[in-house]
Amino acid sequence: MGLDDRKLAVLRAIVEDYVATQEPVGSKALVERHQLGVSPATVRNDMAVLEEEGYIRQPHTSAGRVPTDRGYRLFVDRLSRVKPLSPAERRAIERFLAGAVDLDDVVHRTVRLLAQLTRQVAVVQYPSLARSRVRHLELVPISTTRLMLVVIADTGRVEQRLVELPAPVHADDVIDLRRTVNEKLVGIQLSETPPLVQALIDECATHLRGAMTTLSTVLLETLVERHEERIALAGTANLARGGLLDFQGSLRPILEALEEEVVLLKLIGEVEPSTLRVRIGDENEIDNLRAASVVSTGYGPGAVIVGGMGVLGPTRMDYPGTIATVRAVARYVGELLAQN
Amino acid sequence: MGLDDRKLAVLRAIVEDYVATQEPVGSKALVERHQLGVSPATVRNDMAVLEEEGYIRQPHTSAGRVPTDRGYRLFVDRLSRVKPLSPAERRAIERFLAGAVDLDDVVHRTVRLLAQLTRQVAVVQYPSLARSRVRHLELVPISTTRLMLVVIADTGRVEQRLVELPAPVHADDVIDLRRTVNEKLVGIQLSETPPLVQALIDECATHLRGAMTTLSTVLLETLVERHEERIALAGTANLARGGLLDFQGSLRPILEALEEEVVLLKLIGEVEPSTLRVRIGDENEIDNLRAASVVSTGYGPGAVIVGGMGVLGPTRMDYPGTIATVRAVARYVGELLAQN
DNA sequence: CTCTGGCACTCGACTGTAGCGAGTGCCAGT
DNA sequence: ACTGGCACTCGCTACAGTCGAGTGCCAGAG
Repeated sequence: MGLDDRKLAVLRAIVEDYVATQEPVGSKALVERHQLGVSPATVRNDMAVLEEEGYIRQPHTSAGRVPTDRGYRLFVDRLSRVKPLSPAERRAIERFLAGAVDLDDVVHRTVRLLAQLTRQVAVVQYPSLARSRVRHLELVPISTTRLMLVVIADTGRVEQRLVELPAPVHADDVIDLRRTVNEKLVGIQLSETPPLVQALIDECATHLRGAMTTLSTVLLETLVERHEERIALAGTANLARGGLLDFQGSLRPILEALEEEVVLLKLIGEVEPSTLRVRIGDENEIDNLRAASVVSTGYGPGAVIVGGMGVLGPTRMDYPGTIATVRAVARYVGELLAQN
Repeated sequence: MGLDDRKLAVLRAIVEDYVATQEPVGSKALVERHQLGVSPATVRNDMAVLEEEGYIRQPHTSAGRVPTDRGYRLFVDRLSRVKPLSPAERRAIERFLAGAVDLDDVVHRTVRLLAQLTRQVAVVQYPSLARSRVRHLELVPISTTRLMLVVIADTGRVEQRLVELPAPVHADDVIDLRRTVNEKLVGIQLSETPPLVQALIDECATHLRGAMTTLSTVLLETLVERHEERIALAGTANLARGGLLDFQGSLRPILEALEEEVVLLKLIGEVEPSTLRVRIGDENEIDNLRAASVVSTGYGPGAVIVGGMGVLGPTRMDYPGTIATVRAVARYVGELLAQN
C-alpha cells in the first residue's frame, strides 16, 4: 500500500490526461506533459505498482494505462482540489436562475443549466412533498359530487387531485371541510400528516363523515404514496457525445435506466447529511449504470434539504469541474428557494 | 411512371423484407421468400425500373436493394393495409389505460403504452389549454399580497401560477374577484378569453383595479403565452435498439431534437382535420430528424381534437403496425376523456 | 412483347501477411 | 533510488488475394 507522493502525482497525471484525451496514456507522454522531474522509466515502475494495486490498468499489453474505477475514486478523494468557478460562470448561473417565475420554472431552468454547464445528463428532483410543510389546502367544487383538492406546499410546489365524493355535498359544507382541514394541517410537515388526517375524520360533523373519509384517503394517497416525487431530466443528448467510446458502445442500458423514475430517485434522492456524493462506475447499485458516474447533492432553503440534484456521465469525466458546478448550482437554487 | 402490379408487389416485398431483416435484399432472396411466381431475372428488371424511379437504391454496387424515403412513402400510401390489432392487444390497451386516476396519469400511461407497443419513442401532448374550456378559476390567498391562481380546464388539466399583487387585498375582495372572474370566463374556450380578460378590468370595482390588472396579466400569460403546451416523452431507450444501423450511427441529433419542446410540438402538435399523419425521413421539416419517421395523430373526446400524440422511429419501421397502434391508442384515450 | 436462363462482371467482406511504432518490463550502471 | 538502454509485445494499418452475393445484359423461348 506504500503510495508515496510521486506515485500519487503520477496517478493524478494519468487521470487528468485520460480525461482530456480519451486515450490510454503512456509513460513518455506523461513526463512530457507534466513536470514530474523524473524519467519515463521511473514512471513506468510507479505505474507497475499502481497497476498492481488496482488503480490503473492496460486495455492491452503495449498500450498506455487507463484509470480504473478505483483509481478515479482515489483521485476524487485525495488528489483533486475543487476548482472554484469563474466569476463569469457564477454570474451566468445567477442570471439564468433569477429569471424564473415559478417553482416549475426554477426546476426546469436548473436542470437545463446543469446539463449545459457540465455537458452531461442532469437530473433534478422537485422539492419533496414529504419534506415540505403545508401552506394551504384548497377545495374547489367541480360539481356536487366532485371536488378538486389542491395542496400548496411552502416550497411553492402545488399538487392537485380530483376527489369523487360518495354523496353530494352542499357548498357551505365544502367551506366547512376546507376550514377544518386547514386548521389542522397548515404548517405541518407533510410526512407527519397521516395520523392527523386520521383524526380529522373523527372530529368533523357527522353528516360530513363520508365525504371526509374519501377526502382523507385521497389526501394520504397524494401526499405520501403516489406521485409524490417528481423528477426533471435534461441533456440526454450529451450521452452521445463521446463517440460511443464511453459506455462501452451501447447507450441502451443508460437510457433505460434514465426512463425509470424510481431509478432516478435512487440516484439523487437519497439525501444524506453529507453535502455531496460521487458514485463511480461499479459503486453504482444500479446495474445499468455500472459504466457511468454520478455526482449528486441535496438542496434546499438554508440548511434544510428538500430534494436532490445531480449529473450523470461517463466514469471518464472532469470530476473537479463537475463537482464544483453541481455544488454551486445547488447553493444558488437553495438561496432562491429561501427568498420566497 | 408505368408501375404495374408486379412491380408494386416487388416494392412491397422489398420493404417488408428490409424492415424485418435490416439488410439489403437481393432478387434471389425475394423470390424465395415471397410467392411472386416469376424468376429472379424478372425481378431484377423490375428492380432496375424501381430504382430509376427513385423508390429503391443500392448501398453499393453488388449489394441488394434498400427502399428510399420515396419508396416507403409509396408503400404507406398504396401498398399497406392497416393490420387490425389483435383482441388481446386491444384489451391490453384498455386495461392499462383504465387504471388512470388523473389527467397526468392518463398522459403518462399513454406515452409509456405507446412506447412499449411500438417499441419506439413515444410523444404525447397534454390536452392543449387553448383548445379547452374553462371549468373553474380559483384564487387562493397565500398572504395579503399573494394569490395562487388555479385554472381548471374541462379536459381535466390544471395549471397554477403565483400572483404578486401590487397592494394588499382583503379576503372579501378576493371572493369578489373570484366571482367576477368566474362569471365572465367559465365555459369559454381558452383561446378566446383574451378580449374578455381585458374587459374584466373595466368592469370591476375601482379599488380592485390594480389587483385585477396584474391578475389578468398573469392570466393571459399562463393561458396563452408560456407553458401552455406540455409534452410527455418515453421510450428513448428504443432508439439505441437497432445497433446504430438506423440513424446512420449517431443518436446525437435525434436526442437533441427530442429535448426541445418546441420541436416536439411541431412534430405532433400540428393537428389537422386528417386523422393520421406519417412523415418519412426527408419529409420532416426538422433537419435533425431527416433520418427518422414520425407517425402522429390528434386525439380528443369525440370529434374534438385537444392534442396530439405520436411515435418516432427509424425510417425503416413497421408502418402498418405502428399506424394501427397509434390510431387505436388515440381512440381509446379519446373515449377516456369523453367519459369524464 | 414478356419472361427466363445463362454468363461475365463488380465490388464489398473477409483472410493472411508483413512492417511499424508506441509502450512495456527488465537489467545493469551510476 | 533513479536512469538509460534494449529486447519484446501486440495492436494498427496497408496490401494482396479469394470468395460470393448480387447485378446488368443478352440471346432465346413462349
